[in-house]
Amino acid sequence: MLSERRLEVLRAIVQDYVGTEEPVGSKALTERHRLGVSPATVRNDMAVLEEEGFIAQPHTSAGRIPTDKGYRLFVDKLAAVKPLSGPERRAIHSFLDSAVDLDDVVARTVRLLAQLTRQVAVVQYPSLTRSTVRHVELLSLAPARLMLVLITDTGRVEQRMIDCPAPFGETSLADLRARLNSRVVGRRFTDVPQLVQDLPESFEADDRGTVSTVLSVLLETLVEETEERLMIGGTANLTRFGHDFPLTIRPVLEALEEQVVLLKLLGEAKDSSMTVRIGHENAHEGLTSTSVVAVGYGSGDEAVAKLGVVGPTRMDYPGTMGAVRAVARYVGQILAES
Amino acid sequence: MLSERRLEVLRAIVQDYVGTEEPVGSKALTERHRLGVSPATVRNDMAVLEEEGFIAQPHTSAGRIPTDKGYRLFVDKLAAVKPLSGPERRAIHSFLDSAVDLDDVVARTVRLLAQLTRQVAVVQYPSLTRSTVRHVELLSLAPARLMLVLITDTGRVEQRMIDCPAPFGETSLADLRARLNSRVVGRRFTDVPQLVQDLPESFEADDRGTVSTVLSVLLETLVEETEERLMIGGTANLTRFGHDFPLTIRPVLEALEEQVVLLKLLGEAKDSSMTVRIGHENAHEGLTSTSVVAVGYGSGDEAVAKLGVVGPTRMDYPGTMGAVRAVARYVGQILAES
DNA sequence: TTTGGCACTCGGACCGGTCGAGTGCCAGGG
DNA sequence: CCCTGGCACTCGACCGGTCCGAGTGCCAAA
Repeated sequence: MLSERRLEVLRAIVQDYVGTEEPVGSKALTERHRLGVSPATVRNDMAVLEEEGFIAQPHTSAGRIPTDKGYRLFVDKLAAVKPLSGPERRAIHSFLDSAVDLDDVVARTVRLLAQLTRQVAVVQYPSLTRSTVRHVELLSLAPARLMLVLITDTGRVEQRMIDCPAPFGETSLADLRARLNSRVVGRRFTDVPQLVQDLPESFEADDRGTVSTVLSVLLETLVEETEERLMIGGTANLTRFGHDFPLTIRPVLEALEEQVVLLKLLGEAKDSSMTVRIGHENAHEGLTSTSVVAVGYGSGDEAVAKLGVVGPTRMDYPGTMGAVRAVARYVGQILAES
Repeated sequence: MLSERRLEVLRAIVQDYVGTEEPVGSKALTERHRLGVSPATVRNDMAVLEEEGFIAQPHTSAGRIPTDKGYRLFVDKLAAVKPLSGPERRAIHSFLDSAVDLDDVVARTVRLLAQLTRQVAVVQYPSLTRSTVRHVELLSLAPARLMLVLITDTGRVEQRMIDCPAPFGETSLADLRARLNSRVVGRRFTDVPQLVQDLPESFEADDRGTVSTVLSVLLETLVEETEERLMIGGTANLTRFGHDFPLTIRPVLEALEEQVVLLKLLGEAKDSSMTVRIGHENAHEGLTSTSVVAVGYGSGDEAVAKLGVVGPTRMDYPGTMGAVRAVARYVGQILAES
């Protein structure tokens, strides 16, 4: 459709605009890039690009800036994901290697992403629904009070208090604990409900009520905690975008406080393949001049959660995508090892 | 020192400036407040107040704005903490009452504070050092791998993986678990080290290594996790302060990401009494035009953690202090009940 | 001690002119 | 047919000057 050279012009416009934050004109373009043609030619190409909706001018007789559609084309066809430099890789490794537990991994990942991309980083905790059970523990805190502790293969721990309908003996407790674990350890959370549904029947009448209660709390935990947790960081990077400031930053900060919104943003990403949402594609008012770069990560082949960055549509896509991908991969490795 | 009327003038200046965000002049003052004197008199008073360092003018022939010292005087002598309105109180109660666990309480508290004060809210999780032990649990995940779970009276749960030097039998494990709990349950975290130091001796030689390891992890957890956790919210409120924007907001966002800095800010507050740090009193560059209002809260008489808000020195101190105090009290009640 | 008057200052808004980057269009040349 | 150089035009940014008004400090009088 568009000639090779016109694509080249678009690429040049995107690169220059991302670098300078100023509308870029035909003359400046020919000076900074070896396009091999004169400004006049570039002007014609620009006119075509504008006609097609890839670029626009803020006001008459100013340079052009890419539209969302322009960025989209750039990301899809023109941009190669930029691999990180050696030192950057090493920094990732050494920084993440010293994490001590899951919280720490997530916290470090957020900081890392924010620093590498100089943007706002968002990391989702490994999701329960795609995890498997490592261990279920029942503690007796009081005669009729138990605590349920659930440990996932990704190291996440959830706990719940349980008030029992009747006192529950230590032997019954040990029995339940053992049977529960033998059935669910190593299984996926989604499979747990059917695996345990007949458990109460195998207990004596006195204990059935309590066993049922425990199981219902367990299942409730699985469902409730599917509502995923997030960690964000690097919000100070929002201030790097000058002029039209409060207008831009405000809705972004608000969106960042709404977990629901964030989860939706990340969630739209297809499993494990990198997703880039540009400007209006986000379909959340306030984020219309914002792009989201997200990717799934996981301890095995399958993605257990997502991470990504949020930044202005005018961002360094190749670099950002490279950083996001690299971090996601290494976090996956870390999780697999632990 | 300062006459009654001059104090009144200062109060009027602070109130007007907080409301309008604009330097306030003598004429406007006499119009808005019934001071009973003419602008000229007010001018004289202002000259004195400026001489004493309570107010300043941004440029010659502009109105006056309060200095940090002026705000300090206002807070100490002139401002009455403004109690919340009935509906506000009810809102607090109903919003916090529906919290389901500690995380939820903290999360809701942050949102509440941010909404009430329209500023950035910071809530510290109940501190471990002032908590007591509700339960210690040891789980055997693998022959030589244990998990330590620590439950506090405030409902906080910490867990740690332990790699044992040698396999540890179930009976030994049960034994250790029982002895550990009998010694530390109900005791303060700070007392735990001496309560358990002689435990290894009472075990057989084979197990002593493991017991020591477990204890060292336990103690480590107590120390490490004394490094307290925080939750913040309402950062979008930072955008409410117009003009000199990026310069102001940037360092604040940066500081908010540094837990250490925040903890220091809250930490400076004396136990349970409300503390207000104004501008330069914060002694952290970047927060010099920022004030911190903090107060301790706790389930009993004693404060187990702090909460507060961070905002511009130009803030509504009476209202903010009222909201902070009210929220802290009610959170304390909630914790005491649970 | 308060008050009204007065001269002075200074920042902000407004206005008009200039400058330059950038555009669109067109005619000529490979 | 496409590229190129030229040309007229547009429009925002910048600069300097003027005006206005809010606010001040000082002073003499009540």
